[in-house]
Amino acid sequence: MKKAPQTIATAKPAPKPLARSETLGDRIYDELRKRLQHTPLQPDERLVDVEVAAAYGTSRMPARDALLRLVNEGYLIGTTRGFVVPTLSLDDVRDIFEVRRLLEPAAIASVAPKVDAAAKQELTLALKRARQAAANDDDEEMMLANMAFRQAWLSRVKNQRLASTIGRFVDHVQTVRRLTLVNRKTRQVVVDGLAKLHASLIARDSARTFEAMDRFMADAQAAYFSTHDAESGKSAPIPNL
Amino acid sequence: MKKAPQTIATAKPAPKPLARSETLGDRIYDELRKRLQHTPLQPDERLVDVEVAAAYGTSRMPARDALLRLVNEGYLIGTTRGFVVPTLSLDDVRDIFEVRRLLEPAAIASVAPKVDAAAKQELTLALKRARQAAANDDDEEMMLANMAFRQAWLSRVKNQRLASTIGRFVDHVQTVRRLTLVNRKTRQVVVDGLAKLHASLIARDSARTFEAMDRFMADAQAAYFSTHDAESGKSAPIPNL
DNA sequence: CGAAAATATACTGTATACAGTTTCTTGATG
DNA sequence: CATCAAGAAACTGTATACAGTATATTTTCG
Repeated sequence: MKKAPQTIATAKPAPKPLARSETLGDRIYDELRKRLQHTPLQPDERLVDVEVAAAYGTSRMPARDALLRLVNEGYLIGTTRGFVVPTLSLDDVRDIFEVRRLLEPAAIASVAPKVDAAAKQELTLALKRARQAAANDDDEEMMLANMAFRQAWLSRVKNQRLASTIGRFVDHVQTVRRLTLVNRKTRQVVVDGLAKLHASLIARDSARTFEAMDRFMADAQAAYFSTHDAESGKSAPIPNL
Repeated sequence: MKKAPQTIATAKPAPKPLARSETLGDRIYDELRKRLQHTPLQPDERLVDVEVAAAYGTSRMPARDALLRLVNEGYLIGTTRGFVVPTLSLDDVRDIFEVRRLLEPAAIASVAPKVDAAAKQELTLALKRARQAAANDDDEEMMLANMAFRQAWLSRVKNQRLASTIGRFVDHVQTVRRLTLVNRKTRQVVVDGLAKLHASLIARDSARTFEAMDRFMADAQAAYFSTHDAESGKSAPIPNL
């Protein structure tokens, strides 16, 4: 569209323009995403740009930017009447699990050799929380422990593109995951999976960690589809609650 | 932010608002992305919202939406002085190849059992083009044939999320890929790879297709890093040309 | 003539206003 | 009392205007 001036004769070492600093839209995006990760919207709840704007004390524009970005990343869908949380069909969930299963074993295996004291502590704490939560039948705490464990290894994946891709897909099924953790048997599957991952990570054994995650994902997926089938005969879309 | 009216008593079956139809921003985004896929920007070339807007006969806003979306997806980066193409470091390229290598073998293997006459024709034609291009030392045509071949199978991957993730990562290295195809030996590697993929796809052999793609990716990656090292001793960022 | 300061320019980010469209509400009509 | 039509309301999409900031240019001074 536009050529930079580019003084041909002088061949300057590129006066590179600075990357933009954080805008209002970015800030709103960050906070909104965190909020959606923590407490998802009800299926009948709507996000409206003018209200988001008011909440952050800005005009509609930055709010709109943030909302459109969330739409672009699959956290929301835009309708003529506001922004709502997408409703995932069974096939959608299957698709997401499929991608995750391709990425996560390799990703977590890549951090195994680099598990240090700090990582070990985080992982151990998260596992402990999960065990406790399972003992108390506390699904909310279970979910938090699960997230903490994942955060502990995912934040140490060196390949940022890999890490953020995984993070996004996890977020998309996180809401439906919550549903599966209500089931006691599922909670046990999760605790077992985390325990095996924990052990192999502490041992810094990449191959075993890969294997453990692959199994974990398969079990989690199976658990999800079985509990869903059991819960109700409907094979209709799952409300993303 | 806002509760839907939700007449509690009546329990209506959800009056669901319609999904938004295509906006000007969407249209600009589509065309701009296609253009970037086909002919990437020079490293010193800038996209400026007001000019994009003028080119499409709209105001700055839709152009801005499109540009920000491209930034969000990694096609561009926003600076204080316009939107430019990102400069990929060697590590960036490595990261992208790593993710692709996790996804593409599984993805292409998933289409193998479903290769029909139309698919066969597309794949065969693309392979033919690639052979011809290799014979003529035509790197531009080589790249196009390579894209056509990929398009032939990628468009048949049922898991849309998987397909679009792959597509995005491919686009990001496409520009640097062009660089490697200048080398004659690399072109031969590509033709060989495509030929093997073609054979196993036509045979509808998933396992062999998976294997062929895994090898292909490894070879391509190796070829890239070797030609790059050879081309110039600099380990500095590669201009995304 | 060269370097530093002052000014101008060219962008993006934000705000506000308006237009278009879909949903909701109300009222009329059988 | 139900159904349909007309109007109002509630959104998003787009346009325009203004503000802020980084870069480019000019000017000033040694």
